[in-house]
Amino acid sequence: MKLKDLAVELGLSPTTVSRALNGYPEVSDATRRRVVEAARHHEYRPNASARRLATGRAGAIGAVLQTNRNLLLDPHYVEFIAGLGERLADDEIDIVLSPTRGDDETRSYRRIAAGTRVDALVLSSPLIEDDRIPLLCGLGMPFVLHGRTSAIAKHAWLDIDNEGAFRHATKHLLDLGHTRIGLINGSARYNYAADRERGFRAALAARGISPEPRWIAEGAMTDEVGYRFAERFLAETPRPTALLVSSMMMALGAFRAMRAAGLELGRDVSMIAHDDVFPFLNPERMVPAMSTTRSSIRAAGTRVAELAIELLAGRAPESIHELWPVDLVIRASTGPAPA
Amino acid sequence: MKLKDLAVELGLSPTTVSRALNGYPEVSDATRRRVVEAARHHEYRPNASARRLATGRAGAIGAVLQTNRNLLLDPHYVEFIAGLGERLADDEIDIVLSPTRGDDETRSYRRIAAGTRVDALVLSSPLIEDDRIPLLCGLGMPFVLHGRTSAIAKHAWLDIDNEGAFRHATKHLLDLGHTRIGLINGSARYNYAADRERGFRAALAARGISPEPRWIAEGAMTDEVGYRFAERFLAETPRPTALLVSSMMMALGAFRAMRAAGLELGRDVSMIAHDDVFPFLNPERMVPAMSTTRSSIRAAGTRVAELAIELLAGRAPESIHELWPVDLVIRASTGPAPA
DNA sequence: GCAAATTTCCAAAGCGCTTTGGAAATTATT
DNA sequence: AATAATTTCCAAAGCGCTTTGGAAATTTGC
Repeated sequence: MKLKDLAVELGLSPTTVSRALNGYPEVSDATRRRVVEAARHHEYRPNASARRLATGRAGAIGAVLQTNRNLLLDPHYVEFIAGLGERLADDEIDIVLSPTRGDDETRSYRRIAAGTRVDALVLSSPLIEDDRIPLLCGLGMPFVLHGRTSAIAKHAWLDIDNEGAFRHATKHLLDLGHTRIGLINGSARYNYAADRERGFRAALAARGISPEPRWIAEGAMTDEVGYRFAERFLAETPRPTALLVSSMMMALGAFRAMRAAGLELGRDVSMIAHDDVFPFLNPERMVPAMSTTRSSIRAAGTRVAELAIELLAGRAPESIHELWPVDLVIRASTGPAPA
Repeated sequence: MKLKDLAVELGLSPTTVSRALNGYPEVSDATRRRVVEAARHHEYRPNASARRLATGRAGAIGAVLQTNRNLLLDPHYVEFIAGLGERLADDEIDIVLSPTRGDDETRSYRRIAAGTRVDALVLSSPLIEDDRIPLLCGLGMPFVLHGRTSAIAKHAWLDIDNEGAFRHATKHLLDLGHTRIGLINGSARYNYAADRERGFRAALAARGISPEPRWIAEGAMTDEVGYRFAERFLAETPRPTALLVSSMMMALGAFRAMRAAGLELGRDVSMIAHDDVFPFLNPERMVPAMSTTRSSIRAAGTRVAELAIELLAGRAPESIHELWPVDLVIRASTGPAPA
């Protein structure tokens, strides 16, 4: 069933049917209802390719998948994509995934920009200096960045206030009397990790405390890495009395390390973890409930999708800069520093 | 730069240019070279939407992403997608991802089938009874399944011989004198896990050994789950002298559990793990090197892409049934059963 | 009641490509 | 040399939709 068939059946022109279906004003309400009803009855779905050709839009936004960086392994990325999908589905916009080996990432982006398969790209997890941004700016390919880099002025981005989040969290621990605080962070080449460390250091500096370099660690945000760093930190004397952790996955590992060391979370050692709000991981339900800096990464994905749509509608990329505040949620994993 | 411009510049018709570029025989070699050269020089890339409209092909294959089953978290899935991408990129076929909440999976598939955005779907990790298969068959949407289910006759699939792999692995352990063998398997609702358990049981039965139910465990294929099961198994007396493990991730966890229990891999306890050949995880380089049943899941993805392309070229789905044998690679993690 | 403004609809021209059905040019056959 | 077979190319018709530029029908203003 195509548009023309529908028009014939209704005794209308394809023009009118198209307009009725796409919400244009040049059609009476009565006719529109009739058309919409007939379309539903016949389960009419416009041909995506035809529409795309006619509108000059690919109807898709792209995401590059670095298969040997194994980004998709990262629950953060998956949640983000899920968020994107929630918004894009409403507008029938596809997510097209371009798996790429790390070695030809630049070529991949060039190929995507040269082609006409996607209208825009979504980038995430930017490095502190990220080559992709100047590359895409140069190629004139619209994109929205989830995160920030050093060059933030010219393109669209949405980020959470990582620096503020970790500053507040650190300040809270200081207020509880902790002075020996460890930081288990994501990989240092990522901008968000740098921001978090900056927040951590700023809060300490405000109290005149200089951080202990051995208690600042960075690595992949996995359970295992969290375990190993926490194990190492807690084996020292004196050990840190509080831990600031960059992901819930790492926090789980750190928690295991505490139990292995016979330490009680919230009493012997306090912990605040960053919570990206995974559906399968609820800090509230943990025992003890985990104190967190909270910001839904899925919600960020949804908003990035919205921004990408606005970008394609003509909004200037320079006007798209969103910095989301991060909640600090205090639960049972934080307590006063032991004497 | 569009086809027509290129044709004008070359003093040829769009027809000829199109044919030259798409490898049709009705054009002389000299002309073809000229056209190809000009296309490269101008970095001509055909408009994807126009081509799709003209050919009636969406030029994309779809994959549904169950966002709360968290399939993408699974490195297996990621490797598989990467494999798909390697093949599909050659034919400029996109991978479109449809993130879906688990509760409306059926609706998602219906929507995809009704639309014209993808030519075929790729499914993976089928359950033993998987609703998606009859659904898609009924909807007439072509698909290739990575794995098998009970109803294998009517659709295209590619699977590895999980049953044979675990039968051989078990037999090898038996040959080494092991009689107390534990199985740490993937989640029982998946068909591959059932196949592996079947192979395990068959090999034991062939020697008149009945498996110890407490030493058969199943769960998510993660490091942590592997750790927990192995820890539990090894705490028993007598403990198993060998472990058969469904993924390298789990094997890493199991390995940690062994060390934690003061046991030496390859001497006190033997282990064979299934290796899907991840780029970031080389069993050969482990200490001791891990014995594995090996089958590249990325290669499977590439082949599934190839099969999907053949399916779209008209090959009958009933003719597309591939069962890949699995290598058994013996390394240092397997040794004779301790006395 | 008539002209002007507004509403409602349509014919036709694309969007950029592929593909059918020849025609022209070249080569092979008698 | 004339005809047949083959090679090489092209004009034009789609693919299914959107959108421009009116035209016809209706409503409004005086």
